[in-house]
Amino acid sequence: MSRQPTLKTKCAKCAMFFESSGFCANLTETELVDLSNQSRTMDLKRGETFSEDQLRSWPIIAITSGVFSIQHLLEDGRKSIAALFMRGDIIDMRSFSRRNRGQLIALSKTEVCRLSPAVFENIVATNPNARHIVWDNLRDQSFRAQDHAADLSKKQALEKLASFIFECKSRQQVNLTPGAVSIPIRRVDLAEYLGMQPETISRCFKDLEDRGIVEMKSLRAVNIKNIPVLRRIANGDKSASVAKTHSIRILSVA
Amino acid sequence: MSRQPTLKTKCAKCAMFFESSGFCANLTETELVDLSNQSRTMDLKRGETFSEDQLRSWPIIAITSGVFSIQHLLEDGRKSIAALFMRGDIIDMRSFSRRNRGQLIALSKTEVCRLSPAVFENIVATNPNARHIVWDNLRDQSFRAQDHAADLSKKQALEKLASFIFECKSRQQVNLTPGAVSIPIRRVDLAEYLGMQPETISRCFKDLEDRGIVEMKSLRAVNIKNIPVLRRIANGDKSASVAKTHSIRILSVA
DNA sequence: CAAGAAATTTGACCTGAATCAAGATACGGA
DNA sequence: TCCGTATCTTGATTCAGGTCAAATTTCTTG
Repeated sequence: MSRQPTLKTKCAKCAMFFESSGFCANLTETELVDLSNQSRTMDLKRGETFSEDQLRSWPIIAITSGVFSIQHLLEDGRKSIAALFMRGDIIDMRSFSRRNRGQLIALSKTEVCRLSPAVFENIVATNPNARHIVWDNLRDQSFRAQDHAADLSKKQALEKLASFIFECKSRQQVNLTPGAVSIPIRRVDLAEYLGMQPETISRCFKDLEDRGIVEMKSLRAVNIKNIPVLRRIANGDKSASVAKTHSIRILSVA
Repeated sequence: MSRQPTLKTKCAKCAMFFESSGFCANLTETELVDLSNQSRTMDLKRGETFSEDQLRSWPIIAITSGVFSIQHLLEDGRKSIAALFMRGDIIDMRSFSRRNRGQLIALSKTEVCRLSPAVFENIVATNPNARHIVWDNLRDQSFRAQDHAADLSKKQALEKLASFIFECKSRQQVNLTPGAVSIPIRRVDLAEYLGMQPETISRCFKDLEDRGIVEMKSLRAVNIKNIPVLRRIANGDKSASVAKTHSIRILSVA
């Protein structure tokens, strides 16, 4: 009985609850009611951020839908997006204190749930399933950030974009058509995430389209027409990246 | 009494044990003995890696000393180092399975302790202090990877190197002289970590030295002579980065 | 400790992506 | 639905850092 109001008002429609791998799906009824009562859901519009104060009192943020990010700012105004968070991610900012300045900012309409640190901590201490979910998620965030760093460090523009398309593909919930991928963020944000200029993003998309590898349905949706080639580009296979130039390079002469 | 052999043979000289923030320093005697008996220490030389098999059976690796890394390989041989691990870091590869190919590789002489997953899991479930240490460490790895990604995405070569010098400074255990920083990895590895060529690394170090900002004691040791300016360069302040060129740019004309 | 191998530095040159500018498109609010 | 503004695209040009080659220094190992 006590579960009803909680479910009806807040949690019932939330992915963290109705997806079996979601954190809240793995709680006992008591835990869920407790967590729900002490937590606050919130809708953010694109561009909205959390203030320092809000983060101090509510450092644990579960993403229900939309795209959230950590944005870093350089002295002269250059920005970069250090990480993307989507549904199911739990961001734990409890030790963010003296870190490099980076702020949480929504890249699209986003629903989040700010979890009570006390209740969260208690659940993690006592509920092994819930602990594993959070732990796996954090580890996943860490691996994702490392993969992203590796992409940024040695890949060329086209290769980074190809990787990003696959990253979107693997993280989107449903796959209607095999090659259909939704790009959930704007070009400018994509540019900041991949460490390039919006102009370059645009040119790379055009290049992929001209070569028949992808088809742009709209700014937010692409259809991969040749998955293997796109994969090879993403993996840094130079023989897949060329062919756009008309020069033929003689590889070896006996 | 039962503690003696463990301490004498393996743990006594280990940073994870004698540093108060180390994981093993926060275990009960029983836990420590248990973990120690089920775990395996190991010395690696520069360039040595763990095989897939080793990782499968020993996925949890605590770094005692030296520098460890995750290296990614592209199709055409380009390499990049996605993350650096040093003393106190605990690498949990339990869900590394289908990830982007990346391998663990030692960048210097390294001592590690391969922890028994079963005992580790049990300790994390029952010992809150130990759990917090591991949790904080993983979160820190995640933030570090994100910061690194942000550095790679929008910083110029000189700025990335300046950031790296500070990263080394903040992670080294003792600070003999205020500006003394040890660079624990080779130039080639540094290049792979920062996403640039060894030649460029070399030129950037030379540039910083020519301008009197740092002094190279050896390949592995620098002395920062002007911390504020180096900091400004690391933060992307363009007014600190210029001055090496002889051209004067007129910023605004009324 | 010396010889050989590997890593680093330096110089000359070149290219991929940044920058600047302007036009086309898409989006959000009334 | 329409209008004003923000975002995105396209073209022309520039430059930071990559590439190649060769000299020098620093490890490694017997």
